[in-house]
Amino acid sequence: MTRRTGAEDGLATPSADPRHHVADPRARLRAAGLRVTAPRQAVLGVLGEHPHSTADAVASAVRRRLGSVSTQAVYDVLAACVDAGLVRRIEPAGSAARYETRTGDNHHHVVCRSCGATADVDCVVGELPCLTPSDTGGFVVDEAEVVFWGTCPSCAARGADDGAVRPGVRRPVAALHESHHHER
Amino acid sequence: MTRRTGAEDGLATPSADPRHHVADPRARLRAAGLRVTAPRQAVLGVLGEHPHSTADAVASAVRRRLGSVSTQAVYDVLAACVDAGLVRRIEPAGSAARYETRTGDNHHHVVCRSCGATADVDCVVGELPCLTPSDTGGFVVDEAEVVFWGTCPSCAARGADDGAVRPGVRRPVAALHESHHHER
DNA sequence: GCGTTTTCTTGACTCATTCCAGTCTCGGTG
DNA sequence: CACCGAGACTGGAATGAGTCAAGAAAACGC
Repeated sequence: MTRRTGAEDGLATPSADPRHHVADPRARLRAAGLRVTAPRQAVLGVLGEHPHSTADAVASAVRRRLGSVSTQAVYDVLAACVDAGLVRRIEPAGSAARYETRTGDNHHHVVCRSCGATADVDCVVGELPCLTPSDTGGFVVDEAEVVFWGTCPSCAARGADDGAVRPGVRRPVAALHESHHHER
Repeated sequence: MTRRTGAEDGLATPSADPRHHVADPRARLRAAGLRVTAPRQAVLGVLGEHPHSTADAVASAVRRRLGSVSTQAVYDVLAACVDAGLVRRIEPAGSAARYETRTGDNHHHVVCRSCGATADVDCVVGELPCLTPSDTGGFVVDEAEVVFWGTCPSCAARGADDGAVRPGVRRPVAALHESHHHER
């Protein structure tokens, strides 16, 4: 797959949500027991400003700040931060992995089918009976991941006319019909 | 990522669940307005017996039945069937896409962190208030996708001892702690 | 300042999936 | 029932996202 390119090619729209901003990268890194290096500070900074960015987008943004940084370094930094719990990694179907600094709460996401734009969705409302699977077939579940699919405001605006919802996103037909939400 | 290899390398364990079995591939294809070809019948047959298999696994299984079939053909068939609503495609983070013939109901899945084994989870119990995001930030949501992460029976059995939950599966730390299920 | 240990740079390489161009075949027609 | 054309399949090259590995370059504890 990986058709969806995203209007904003991986570099997510700047966010004003304070929950993403990384107050002091340096302190954060140190607290997590990680060495403080320029690439790491930059990565955290970038992710704070652009949550849900792809590794590639992060790399570009980081280079814009520091000059030159190897792609591998970015992957390493991201992996290290994910392991340390400073960064969360999400992998919406059909797009490259995206990263964000808002960790600790297991919030969910809405992803635009046509451009890939991603936004946070605070823990779903109400109780969570439905996040307790009925029968797990013996699996020991430790996490429930939820991804909402739809259309972002801007795509809805354009899309409404051009109608051509970007192809490559399979699942429309079926999905749009018997929508899971309503039926049971 | 894509570290998780899976004990059962993509070819899912045979399923007895009737909801996956494809009664008459030929009829199904015809009904969907698709041409009836050997590769297509074989793919549907294989998927009926091994739900949640990867494209690669499907290809091998199909070749075992028909002799030689190009990889491309398998991808084409899968895509055609997905478009026609005969097959559903799921993409658990960290593994190649998996396919299943149980469509129409938007059921969910449990995925084993260590071996990638996947099982169905019937529509979550109770009402679905929690599948109605609180604030979608303007997105028009048309589908809620849920993936449960955990450990499958066999891995739990082995794993308990060797302790070495296969690496590469990031998210453990945070996830295991403030588990979304309970809090909030 | 120094030595370790960890991180970064380079560059080759894998994997899943897609793109292309040519050949073959299903299935509606005459 | 032979024929034909749109729609499949074949083979091979190409992409995109990531990973592996070996050596150079920084961090940080002393």
